[in-house]
Amino acid sequence: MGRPPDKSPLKALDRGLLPSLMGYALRRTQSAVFADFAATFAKAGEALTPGEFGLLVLVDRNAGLSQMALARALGIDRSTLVPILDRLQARGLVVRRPSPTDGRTHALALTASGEKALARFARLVRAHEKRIASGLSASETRTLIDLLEKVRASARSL
Amino acid sequence: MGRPPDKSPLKALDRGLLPSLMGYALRRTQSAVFADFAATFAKAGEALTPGEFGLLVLVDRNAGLSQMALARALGIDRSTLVPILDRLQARGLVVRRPSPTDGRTHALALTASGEKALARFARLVRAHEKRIASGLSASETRTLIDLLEKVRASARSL
DNA sequence: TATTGTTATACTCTATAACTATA
DNA sequence: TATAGTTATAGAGTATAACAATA
Repeated sequence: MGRPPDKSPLKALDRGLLPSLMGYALRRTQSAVFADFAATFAKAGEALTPGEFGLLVLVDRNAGLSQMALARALGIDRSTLVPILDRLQARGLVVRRPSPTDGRTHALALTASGEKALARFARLVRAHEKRIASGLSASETRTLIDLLEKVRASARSL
Repeated sequence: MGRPPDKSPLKALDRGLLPSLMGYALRRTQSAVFADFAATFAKAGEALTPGEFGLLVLVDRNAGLSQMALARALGIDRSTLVPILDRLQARGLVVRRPSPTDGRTHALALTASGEKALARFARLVRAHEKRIASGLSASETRTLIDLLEKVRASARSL
């Protein structure tokens, strides 16, 4: 009844049609790394995305910054930031305080609990980074990051 | 989440708190490469995402495959594939034909117009790939792809 | 007038659960 | 019973446009 399990894999994208497919390699790797990040946090009973981690680090290192400044630093629209901040605030990690100098802006900061959580998160991120780099020597890791930066520089900004 | 822009007056993530930040470099690069892909297509009056391109190549090289097989190859759920295919079909690039052997499945294929479009798209992707690799020597490009594959292998599958 | 944060709205990508038709 | 495709629904990320408060 069951048909034989699909024993012949599909012809993939990575042969024939295109030359280098660096973009494809990048996408696949980034996807696997993202999954590892999520798995690392899930296994520790925590839930956080790489983007949320980046946001928390930015707020931690730039306490008092405005939502506009944060959105700019993250490369997203200010309206996009609102629900993200809402969620992090609902989790008790971040606070929006009134700015003492400008009535239009909020002064963002981590709560005490946010600081503690960030320390835990940073440990998990270090473990994650260590794992994804485990197949590479220290110099290969350095090379990879350098090459990635070169590619980023070549990609047209628009 | 979005990519951090190049220049930021804020203290960034890439100093101090963490060791290598390969995951961060990966995200930023992948984001810039994605933007370059979009810009390349927009400038040519076309609209396509890297994911859509990958799907079209897969269908082209595996004509007659089912939606399940395609979803598996793309690493997405079969329900996620439906609206993506709907859109590509509405654009006249892909067709869902009844399978001759299994009444439950569709045999996917590119239309004639889809084949022509894919040829145009492939030219644009080659131009895009050439641009993002323009800062690298041929051997550096090779090295980068190899290192990315090594990282992908180390990231836990979970 | 210009800027900040918010809301309303609209896409896309992603998933799970349930339905249908077929095997 | 199991599988393929669809639908309904939900959550997250993204954006634009418009609005209120403030500068």
